[in-house]
Amino acid sequence: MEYAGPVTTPGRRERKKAQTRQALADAALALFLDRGYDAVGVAEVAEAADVSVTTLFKHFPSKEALVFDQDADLEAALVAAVRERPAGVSIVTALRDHIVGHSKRGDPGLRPFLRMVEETPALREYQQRMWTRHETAVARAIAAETGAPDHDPDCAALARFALSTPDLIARHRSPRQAAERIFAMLDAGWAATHPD
Amino acid sequence: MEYAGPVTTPGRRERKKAQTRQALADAALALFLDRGYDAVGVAEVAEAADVSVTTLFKHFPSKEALVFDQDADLEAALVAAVRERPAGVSIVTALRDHIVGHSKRGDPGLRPFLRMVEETPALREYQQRMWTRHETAVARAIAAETGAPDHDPDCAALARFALSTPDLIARHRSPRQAAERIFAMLDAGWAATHPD
DNA sequence: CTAAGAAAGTGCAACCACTAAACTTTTTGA
DNA sequence: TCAAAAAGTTTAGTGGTTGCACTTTCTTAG
Repeated sequence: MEYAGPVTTPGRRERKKAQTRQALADAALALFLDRGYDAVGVAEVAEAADVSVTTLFKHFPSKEALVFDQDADLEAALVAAVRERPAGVSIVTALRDHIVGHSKRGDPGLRPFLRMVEETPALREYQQRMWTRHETAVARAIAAETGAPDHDPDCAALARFALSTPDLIARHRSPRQAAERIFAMLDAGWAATHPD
Repeated sequence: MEYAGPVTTPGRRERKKAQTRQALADAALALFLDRGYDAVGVAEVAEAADVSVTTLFKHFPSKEALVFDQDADLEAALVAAVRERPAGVSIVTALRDHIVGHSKRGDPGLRPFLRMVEETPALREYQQRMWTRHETAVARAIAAETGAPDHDPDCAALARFALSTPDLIARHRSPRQAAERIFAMLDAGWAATHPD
């Protein structure tokens, strides 16, 4: 028996799978940017990637998901940002830094991508849900950190508010500044009602 | 020419229209409560109201809209709550009172209705959007009251946060108490960053 | 009173995102 | 080499939603 890589074989299969998945995401992005999200049907995307529509939906749960190919470790990163924040940093500040760090990806060339998302209501809503989907996880992390009971309404509210900010600050020029003001408000409110 | 009512005639026609609209809403509610929202198709609702599917969509923009037949003056009421609050009442408090007043409709008999909404994801999302759709209007009202510039991020944030609370407190037993704590947090945050 | 004309309603056909079922092909692991 | 698992395909469908062409009904101006 020869050595076949770390414990579980990566496998030729998984590569193939990732390959078609990537082909789908690439084809979708190209088509969407070229002709607009709403003007392109899933059938065209599937055809461009040379797979059937059914296969497309085995890789992506919805048409919107074709656009946001990330999402995977988003929740884990958020929870980690709260739980493993450096000493002396408040929860609210930790959340702020993590979130503004996300929109800080200054890569030009994805400017048109952002424009498309902002101009397509379906995508904006999906993106917002992408954040708020992790609300309960973040709320739990906050509760654990502060010793509050699970399902504490304040923790849930803070999580919801913090996760709403990406959408709120996106439309603003100078999102950085908007984020700072909004989080300052959250920080003051949280500190006032939750003395450590 | 005989007197035909105030300036614009109500008209037999408008009555007919309102009538079919009501028939649709009633039929929809009955069917949904009986067999579940997802298990009833629009075709059945249309048939129960004895109209065509096309007509149904001339009265309601979507299937979800059949459930929330109100929505009309919601925005106006919100703006009024902010702008015409009694002297000495803060904006945050005014919003809180208006919102908790809304869920205070203790009419028993619509308990099953609320249960249905809570158990149907599509309806929950729609309901939340129903609130947040008025975000900009409320934000403008807040900006006008505080003298802040239009499109001020803080005002938008406060509006968004306040309008998120109905959904946040709905899942909690003792929504009243949850609302009070969450709004206390918002109040402290707003007051700290916006000294009058 | 009557001739537009607007608005309500109808029926049909289609579009689109999405899914279930049954089947073929490929890859894997032993 | 063999059997199971998983990727993929085909087909056919559901369900919400819209466009189009048409009829009916009410309103209103002349």
